[in-house]
Amino acid sequence: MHENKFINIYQDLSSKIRRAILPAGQLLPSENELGDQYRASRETIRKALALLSRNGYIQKIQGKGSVVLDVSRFDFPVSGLTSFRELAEHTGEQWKTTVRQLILMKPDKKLQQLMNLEEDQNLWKVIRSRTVGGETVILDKDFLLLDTVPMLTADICEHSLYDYIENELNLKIGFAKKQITVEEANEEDRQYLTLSTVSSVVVVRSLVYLDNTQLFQFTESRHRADKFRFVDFARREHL
Amino acid sequence: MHENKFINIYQDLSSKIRRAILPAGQLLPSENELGDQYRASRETIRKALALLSRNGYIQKIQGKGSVVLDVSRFDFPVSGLTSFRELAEHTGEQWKTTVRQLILMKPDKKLQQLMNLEEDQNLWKVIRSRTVGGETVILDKDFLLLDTVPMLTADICEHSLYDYIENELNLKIGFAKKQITVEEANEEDRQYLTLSTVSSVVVVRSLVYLDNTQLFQFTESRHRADKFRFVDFARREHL
DNA sequence: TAGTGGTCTAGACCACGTG
DNA sequence: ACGTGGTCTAGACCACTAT
Repeated sequence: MHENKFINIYQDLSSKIRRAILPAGQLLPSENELGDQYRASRETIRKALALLSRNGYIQKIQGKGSVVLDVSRFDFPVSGLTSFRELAEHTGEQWKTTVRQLILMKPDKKLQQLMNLEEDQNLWKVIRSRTVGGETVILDKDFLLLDTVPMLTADICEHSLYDYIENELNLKIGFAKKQITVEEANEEDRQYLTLSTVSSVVVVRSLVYLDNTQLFQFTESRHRADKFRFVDFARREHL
Repeated sequence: MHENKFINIYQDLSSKIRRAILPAGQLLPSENELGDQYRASRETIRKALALLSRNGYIQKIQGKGSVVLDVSRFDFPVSGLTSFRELAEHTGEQWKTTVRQLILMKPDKKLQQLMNLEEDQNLWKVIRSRTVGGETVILDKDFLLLDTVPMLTADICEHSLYDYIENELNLKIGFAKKQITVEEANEEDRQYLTLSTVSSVVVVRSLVYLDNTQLFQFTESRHRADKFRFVDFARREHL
């Protein structure tokens, strides 16, 4: 049970939509009815509905109501800063993470510029590969500020870095800027990834910031191109 | 001037941030101050700030204020259903659109399933290529329901399909489900695109829905892999 | 302690769709 | 005419940050 009313309402409704208790195509109860049901004011209901709308659960139609959308064969969206482990758990596949390197280093020129660092600031460098069905298809290179992450072990990196950062270190991640491109596989890719005939990789580069706007991580996630898939739900902004 | 107060406030503030009148790192005036300045209630200000936050302009910090983020070298996000023409106008580059095919057709099995169609429903099929700097790097294949788009000409397709749909036909686009993958170039790609040594293409497939939840378009946008770039701003959802 | 953002409320008026 | 969602308001209380 969450402390916020509108999030509880969101979770209740979204769960009912996912389990088709509220089937696609049908109208949700009106905002006033929902207000009575959940004993909440209309604005609070509207906050919950806004979340449902943003995440593709409903479409609001003025004068009519909120239509439940078909959310059934919705592949997971990679959007929203979801970590590798959360994705793996979501799909239920058997993944394995291998830590290839874990060292403390000073940033080179490129990283200094990219992350806006002094040349003597220490960084954790973590290289991990992700294996599924005997094939290694993802290579993750992470660079984390020692100032924000004072301690790091191979065990943590193998388990879940984000779990550790959010729940152990109690840091709150705020947002990330991401960029996706396709590139030719390089030396390192050939070393770690199962490439066979595939020669290109999808590279997702992210700058990750904390709640207080401080940059603390740069990640380069390299996916074997044929195993990459990005799913998105996008609303049209009418500004 | 928009009719909605919170959108006006959003546009005013975002423009001031983009022009660095409100420089990155600085705090916005408090919500109460903004309420006085814009003669709006606090909740209205908060709606404007929520928009700024979602679009990467600010980071709100409880007990402190709203920090202006660095939005300077923010490449345009492809998110948000932006059409080719809007992107081209945004970057200011000289693009050229060529209509390769414009026909009426019945859907094949694949399209029937994908778009949930009857086999006798008529579709517009539009194939367009996009050229920049002498190289043709994007191939767009669109399928539109004749029921929703009764008339279509090569001229319209060359100019802007979305302009026509939204402003002439007065249809409102609601949302889209997108999927991005990387594939080997096929016959058609080699026919229309300038591929030289590149052999893979990034394929963006979208199902586009109207405001009233009706599906009306399927689009397959094929990009020469080395010319593709997807930029995203993602917030961490703490539910 | 004072000021900030986060949540919630009750009520008002408007715009839109349906009968 | 009625019910729907869309906007806006004024006010309350809480949680957090600063000092």
